[in-house]
Amino acid sequence: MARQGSSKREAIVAAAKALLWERGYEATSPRDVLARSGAGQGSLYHHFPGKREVAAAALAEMAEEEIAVIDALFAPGTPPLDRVRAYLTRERQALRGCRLARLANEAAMEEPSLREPVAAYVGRIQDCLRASLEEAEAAGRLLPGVAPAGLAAVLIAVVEGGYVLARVHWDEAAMREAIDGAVQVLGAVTRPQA
Amino acid sequence: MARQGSSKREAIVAAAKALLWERGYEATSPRDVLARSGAGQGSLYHHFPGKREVAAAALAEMAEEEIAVIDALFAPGTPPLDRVRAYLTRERQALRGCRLARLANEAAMEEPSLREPVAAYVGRIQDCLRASLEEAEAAGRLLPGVAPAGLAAVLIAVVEGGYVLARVHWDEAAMREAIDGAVQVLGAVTRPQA
DNA sequence: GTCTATACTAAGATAGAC
DNA sequence: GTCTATCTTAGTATAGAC
Repeated sequence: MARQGSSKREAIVAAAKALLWERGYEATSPRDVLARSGAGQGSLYHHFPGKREVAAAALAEMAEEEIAVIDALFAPGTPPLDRVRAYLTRERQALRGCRLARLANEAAMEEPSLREPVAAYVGRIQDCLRASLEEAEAAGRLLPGVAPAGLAAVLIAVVEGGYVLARVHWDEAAMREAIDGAVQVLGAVTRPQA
Repeated sequence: MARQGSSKREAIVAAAKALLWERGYEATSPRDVLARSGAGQGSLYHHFPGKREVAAAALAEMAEEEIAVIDALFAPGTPPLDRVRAYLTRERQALRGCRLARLANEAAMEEPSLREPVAAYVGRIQDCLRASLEEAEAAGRLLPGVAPAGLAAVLIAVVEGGYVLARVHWDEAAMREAIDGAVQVLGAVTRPQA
């Protein structure tokens, strides 16, 4: 019910948001959340049935925040291919992993309440990419044989895969190389404004 | 030392290999490994100092196996761009995640003995892709402005990112779309054999 | 709504017999 | 080399006072 009030509920969710990004779901315990939030045992189990629901609330907030950032990035006003490039090259903390999709490989993804915010976030990015690329295609800027939907799928995959590369090589440059390559490929499959 | 003998050691490592793919590192306990392997407590701690070293041994074997598959895929004999396409379109169990890189977002990746097999695997793929693309470039098959190294980084990122997309959407098709897009993009930035 | 105290199970590792 | 028994701490949740 109440989305406001209860300072401890907010503190708990805020702590969960931080810990889910830092450590993921499995590796975050209710004790960790309580310690970081300054709340006592009772507060958590008063506001939530258990750990899963705390995480679901935290992920929902994170998705909402990040989707707002995406929507701002893709707002009309700049040319469509510039929006795509702006998304690709936005600043990222590669070694921390994607704030939401870092949970992709946890068993928690089989739980819809946890998976859905993550899916909504990456799905929204892919939708925005596709819409921009369709706009570019309509303006005759895409090489024939390059479908906007396929290219959008490639680009979101490159970004999420770039995080993976950075983590396994423990080197931000591994992600940069993939992103730079994607920008080059994007340039190769588009043509300058007529 | 001994790489042979001790049936229980092998059973323990085999069980760890299966569990690491299924559940990841954090979510796999020594008890799970013992239960699946049929070994007792003492066997594990006789052969290994602890959980981390079991996982390191398992990951080393997994990397060795998977690198052998990659090397076979990229063996000379077929034209370079066919090798690249064969890698992209090889059969995968998208929802299970990458056998090695599924660990990318675990805290365990800060441990070199666990990270290195994973990095060696994805690094080898990227090297094979780059070598094939350089060969294609030398044959004049790459569009100008497309660097082999950048394209190789894009393609490994698409595959690893494709696994992420499949998991978060809980849908194999999400990965297929990214892979199909990559094949199309590859077609668009190359030209038919002269 | 919030707290402390408590309970129960699992994680990870050790001890010591065979 | 392998086993069972044991130990210690953390994960997750409940009870009940304030």
